[in-house]
Parts: sequence; C-alpha cells; structure tokens
Amino acid sequence: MSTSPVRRIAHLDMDAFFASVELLRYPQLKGLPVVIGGGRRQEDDALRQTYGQDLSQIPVAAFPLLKDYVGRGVITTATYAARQFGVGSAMGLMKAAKLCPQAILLPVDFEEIRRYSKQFKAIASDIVPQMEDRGVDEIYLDFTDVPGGQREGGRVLARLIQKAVLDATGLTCSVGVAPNKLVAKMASEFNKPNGISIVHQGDVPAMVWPLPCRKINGIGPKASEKLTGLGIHTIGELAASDPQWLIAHFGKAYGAWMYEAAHGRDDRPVVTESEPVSMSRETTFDRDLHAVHDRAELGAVFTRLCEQVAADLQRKGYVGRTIGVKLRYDDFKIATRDTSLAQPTADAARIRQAAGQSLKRAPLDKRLRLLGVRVGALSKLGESSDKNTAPAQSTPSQAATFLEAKTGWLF
DNA sequence: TCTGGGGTCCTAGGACCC
DNA sequence: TCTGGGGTCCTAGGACCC
Repeated sequence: MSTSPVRRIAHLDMDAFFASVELLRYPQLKGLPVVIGGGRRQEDDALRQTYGQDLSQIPVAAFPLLKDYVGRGVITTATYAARQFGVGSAMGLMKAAKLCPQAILLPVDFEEIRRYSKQFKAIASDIVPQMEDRGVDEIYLDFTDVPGGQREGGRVLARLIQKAVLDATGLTCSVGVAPNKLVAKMASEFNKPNGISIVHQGDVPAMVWPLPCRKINGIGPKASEKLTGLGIHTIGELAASDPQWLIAHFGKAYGAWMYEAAHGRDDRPVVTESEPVSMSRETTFDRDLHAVHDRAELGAVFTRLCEQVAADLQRKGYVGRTIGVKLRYDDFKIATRDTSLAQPTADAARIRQAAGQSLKRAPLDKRLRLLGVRVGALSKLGESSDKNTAPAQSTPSQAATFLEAKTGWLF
C-alpha cells in the first residue's frame, strides 16, 4: 500500500470583489460605505458621461446615494465600511437604505467584473495549475504537488499568489490552506480581508468546532434552523452527535455527510475542468405582471429571454434538449415546468416554442414577479451524444386549460 | 417598499422496459 | 393468475452556493 502525501488545498476568495473593482476606478471612494447592486440607472451613465475618462475626478458628492434608490434589487457586494452598518450581500436595497442611507450606490459592471475575474484566475493558475473555478470571485488550488507548496503549511505559496494577484490587478484576496476543500473554504474567512489562514487536521477542534454549523459550506438556512431546533448550534456539537441520530433526522446521505463535515473530513478532489449542465436567463419585473392583463409585455419579455439564452448557447457552442420555464409568483413561490425535445437545439424560435409548451402547464392565475427560461441536458455542438430517445409531447394541465383561451398569445 | 441572476445537485414518483 | 424485481428517463420541487 502506498501512502499518499498529506493534501494541501487552498481556497482563494477575492475581498469584496465587486466593490473593490469599482474602487479601482473611483479611488476617491476608498474607506467610504459603498454598495454594489440594483439595475443600471440613468444617473450612473450620466455621471460617467459628464466626466469622460477622468473618473477619479468625480467629486464624492456627485455619486448617487442608497437612500435615493427606488425599486427592486439586492446588494451584490458591500465595502467593509458599509458592512459596519449591518448591510451585506443578498440584502434588499430598500432594507439596506434604512440601515445605511448615506452609502454610495453603484451598479454592477459585469464586463469589468469578468475581466478582473479572468485576470486573477490566470495569475493563480499560472502558479498552481490545479485550479478549480468556483464562480466569479473564488477558486480552489491544489498545493499538494507544487514545489514548495507544503512550506509553512502552504503559507509561503499563498503569500506569493496574493502578491502576484495584487501586483497585476490592485486587488486583495484572502486564502485558507487546509487538508481539504471543506476546511480550506472555512479557513479563507478566518483572516479577511487580505489574510492567510493555515489549518491542519489537528487544528479542527480548536479552530472549527466553536463555529456555528451554518459556516459549513453545504449547511444552509434550512438545515441550520433544523439543527438549532434539535439543540445543535456549533460544529463541535454536530461532531459530538450520534451519526445514526443525524441520519434519522436528515436522511442517509445528508446526515452522514454532515457528520463527516463536522469532523473536517472531505476527500473531494480539486476539479480543473467541467462542462455546463444548463444555461438560463431570468428577469424580475419592475412590478408584478399578470398573464392575462399584461400579456403583451409578458409575451415580449418571454421571447427576449428565449433569444438571450439561445444567443448564450450559440456563443459558447452548446445545444440542449430540455427547455424549461421558471415562474416566481407575487407570494415568492416558484413553479418550474420543462419539456424535452427529440433533438437538442440552440435555436431561439424552437426554444420559444418548447418554452411555450412548458409555460402552458404552469398555473397562470397569480401575478408573476419573475419569468425565466432554461435550457438543460446540454451537449457540445457537433458532439451529439446520440441519445435518440425522446417521446414527451406535453399536454396542458387541467388547471391551466381554462386560461388558455385568454393567454394563447403566450404560446 | 423586503427578498437578483446564474448555477449545481439531490430526491421522489411515475412511465416504461426487461 | 399473481407476484417481483431492477434500471433508466422524465418531470417537479427544493436546498444550497456565488
């Protein structure tokens, strides 16, 4: 039996990424409460037009404030100065405005974000080729086989990467290094911002067990609330509980996983390549729409979403067989319906047709807050996976049928 | 005046086939 | 006539993550 070396896995997390990218453009806002979120607004465009190239000359007083915002939307990122006031990611902008009205509000500039995202990943993977992409501002790196990757538990390499990223982008990041992804992910939060945290397996009781269960990546609001109800608050309490008891409450797979996670055990590899499973576009309306009353508007949005997702597929070279719709009602409940096609497609009209079939089967009597279109069961264009199975012509549900006469335009 | 947009994975029931 | 399975695909919902 060969003994495998101890793994050293790093999790790198960009600090307040969206906000930090904006601060590069507007250094005059450094240290101030700034919030990124909401849609594109005319004020933002107007401001940039007025000052042209010299964005750093815009006086602080000229920036739009959170308190003047009207409409829907959430915070994508808040600067650390803004977080002092209790605002943070995923919080509704209207609620945030009450906590920190004087915060400056900037829209998300996706193009710029993608540019910096590619840049920091290129730099990191140049140093550590085993990189797993975990979204726009996070990566895992496998230090195990990198020369010097074990020195000081990974601290030397982590420092090197931090410096390379900062030199190239002007942005800081935090890094956690641990025996596995699960613990590395938690560790990257220990020293934010611009920090490094090294955790060995033996450190788990002291460094991880005092934390609330919610800090485990994979235990969300539902599971942590249920755990609280069962008297389990910390990861240490979770680790000390009976695994059979956990399985009884959370099911075989999830219960057993929770127990392992609480002990800091995780053997998932760092995955350097993956194929997308689905692509989607969705939009939340400025006001809730009704299938009958707002049919023209809804129909136009529906077609546009299909065109956008078709364009995404074509640009990336994918086709898909499962066409789905997603509806969020005014009560925030979600319904999804999907339709499988005989042949995969990336064609807007075919997607629109199949999405219409799907939409027919969803309840349309309540007001809609959101509409989405998704294409799944993807394959790369030209590499048809030869799954020549495909029946599935849908029939409208009883509930939807009576509305059909009035909403036929949608399909 | 709460609560975006883009994803992944899991579960569970029914259809259908062997 | 009745009794069993297993395997795969499809659909819907839900938890979770960034």
